Amino acid sequence: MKQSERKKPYCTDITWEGRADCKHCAIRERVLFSEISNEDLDDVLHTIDHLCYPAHAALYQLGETGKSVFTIRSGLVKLIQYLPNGNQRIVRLLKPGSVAGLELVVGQDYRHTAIALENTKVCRIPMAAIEHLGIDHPQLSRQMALRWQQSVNDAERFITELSTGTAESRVAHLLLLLQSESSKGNCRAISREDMGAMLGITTETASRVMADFKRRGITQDISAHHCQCDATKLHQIISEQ
Amino acid sequence: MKQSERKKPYCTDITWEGRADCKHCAIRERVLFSEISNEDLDDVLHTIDHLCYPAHAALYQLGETGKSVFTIRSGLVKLIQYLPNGNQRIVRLLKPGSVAGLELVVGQDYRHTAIALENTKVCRIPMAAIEHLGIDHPQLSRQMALRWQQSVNDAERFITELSTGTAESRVAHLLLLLQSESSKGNCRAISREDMGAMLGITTETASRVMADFKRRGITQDISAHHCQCDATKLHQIISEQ
DNA sequence: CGTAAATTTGAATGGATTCAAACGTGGTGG
DNA sequence: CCACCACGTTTGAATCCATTCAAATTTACG
Repeated sequence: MKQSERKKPYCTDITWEGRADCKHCAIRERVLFSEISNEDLDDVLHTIDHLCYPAHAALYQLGETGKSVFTIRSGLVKLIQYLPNGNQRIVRLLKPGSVAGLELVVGQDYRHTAIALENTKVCRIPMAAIEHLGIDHPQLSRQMALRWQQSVNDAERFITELSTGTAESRVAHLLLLLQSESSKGNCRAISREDMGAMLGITTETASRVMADFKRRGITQDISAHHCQCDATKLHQIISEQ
Repeated sequence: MKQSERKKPYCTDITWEGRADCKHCAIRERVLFSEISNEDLDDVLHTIDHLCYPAHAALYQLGETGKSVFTIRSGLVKLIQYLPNGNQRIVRLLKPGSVAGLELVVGQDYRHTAIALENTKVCRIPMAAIEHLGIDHPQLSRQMALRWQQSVNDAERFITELSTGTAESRVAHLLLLLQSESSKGNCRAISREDMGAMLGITTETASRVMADFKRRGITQDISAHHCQCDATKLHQIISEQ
């Protein structure tokens, strides 16, 4: 487990960035309320907070009886579950537009611990707002249906691409996934430990594969938090095993 | 790949068991229409078929632009996706009460090939029926939400329990899962090939572990299609690695 | 600048895969 | 009804890959 997470399991550096302004939200068309009219939103707008979590901060913890779902506006969040031996396994990555905590809508407690991998801005939506709007807004139901299906698709991608095949192939899949979520050709750098937890391999193996990729010229560091990958070569590695 | 599936990819032995009789359905309280009143159901009842698929028959194929979702009434269905190398990976198991093909509701094509593992009875519900009811039935939305969340939970269980750890531990998890779906202490027997496809291991490894479990007295065959497992010993195996 | 954390690398071990062969079993046709 | 064949399962031996444990090196941060 990461020292940073052990030291401050409940990060207190979360900043409140104001009330949400859904009407003028830059990514409004990609979030949960995209089909709700401005008038209807007025009822609940004052309950929605706009927050910014630093890297390693937890949005919520496994088993908490939570009261809010979260829309990711920018950044990256990992959802982790724990194995019987205490190790952690990352079961999903949330990117801008994704929703965290949808399980609350069907009455379950949070099923994961959600931790920001980098500076992450979110909208925190109280369940009361969802319930209030949900009653006469089939559009909201439809938007939630889309997120649920997306969650299923994402989870299955973790199974077929990130938990199957050799370590090399899994890392290649992961880099392509990270790349596709970034605007340009470069993909954000992930710690070796998180890589391992996502791919079901050890930190050392993740490190070995990444170091090898760098030597072979398949990846190269752009900055501290970004690297560039040769997608063609990655696809080649995937298909030849 | 199984010979049986290669020989008859589109099994024709599917039997039509009559129109659905949701009003008197034995598992009504567990299926999609559980909260819809009998009167409202009348509109669409005549479009819902009750079918029986033999083992190895496909409910639908990956990529098909389907027109129906399926409720599993009895039996067991595997959802498979294909790897770049042509191998298959089972990403979910559907049991009575589960729904297959929910992705159609949000406009996607079938994302898996769905194949019956044993004699399986289903209700085939045309999308038109869902759309017709959906308009003014938030209860249906809620039921679908429950299935979506269940799909996410199931997929994540495949990640943390069935795709993580040693082969022994994965097989132990699988046996416990199969056992929990069966009424009594016995769990249905699964082919070694399907085990491998579910656990991300080879058929031979699955066979070795199962043979070893039998020798150690952890499992024992009841009939051709059922075996009995010592849950305590299985939990022990899981926790000690 | 110094310390703690993260990454990289090495060597030995262990576990899973591969390829091959033997075995058991259910179904088919002679 | 029995013999045979195809298919699934089991087993063996060699190889390969990932893990483990340890140490060295680099990076990040106060």
